[in-house]
Amino acid sequence: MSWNDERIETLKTMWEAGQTASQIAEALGGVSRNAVIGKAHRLGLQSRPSPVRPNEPEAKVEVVEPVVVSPVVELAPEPEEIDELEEAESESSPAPAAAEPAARPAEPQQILRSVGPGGFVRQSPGEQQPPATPAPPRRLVPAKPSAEMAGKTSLLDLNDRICKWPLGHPGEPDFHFCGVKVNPGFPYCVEHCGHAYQAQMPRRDRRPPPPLPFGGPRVR
DNA sequence: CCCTGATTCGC
DNA sequence: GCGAATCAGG
Repeated sequence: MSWNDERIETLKTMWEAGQTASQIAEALGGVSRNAVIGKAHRLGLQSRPSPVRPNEPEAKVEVVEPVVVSPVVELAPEPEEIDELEEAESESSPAPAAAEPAARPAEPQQILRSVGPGGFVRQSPGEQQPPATPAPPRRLVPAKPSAEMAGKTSLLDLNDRICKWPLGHPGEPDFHFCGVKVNPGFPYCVEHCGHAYQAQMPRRDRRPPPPLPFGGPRVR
């Protein structure tokens, strides 16, 4: 297996989306987790929260500015801090059910879940809840809220400020990116952050084969 | 044990 | 450049 453009593209996208190296390797097929990690590093992709931290002396940063982005979107925390949230959460706090305190920016969880072909978010059996905001059966619209449907956002159009959420499959004629202004600090717009950062399923429940927000690599 | 990502180093 | 082996934390 070699790293052609398409596979690299998939790697980049998934890596940035927070998928684990294992997931990426599995999705790509023909490569090991190590291969993915190695490649990611060679590509200069920035490392994500690693279990093994070189422990870098860091000047303290306190930009605790509660930015109001959207009532619907729960922001993901900085990678640095998501570590201990798991345990603290699994213990208490059952299910907020209906009367949820609107938001708890204090302990969000950053992770991913699969997104179905239509863009709907799959739920694992244990966590099925009615959507906080009654979502219409198909609220997904081509994610092209703004201006042009005609001018697709190509790979070349990508920059720090526009949403890199891929639409369609890499290599396909109409493959393009969302292109909407990003949710500051994230690679995606507010809407797609909502898709990209969600509660992680227990690893046990991970379905290896099916989903991939990116359409996954096509098998040849 | 399982998982994770990081690093090394022979190829 | 590649990735298995190894390391090391959770």
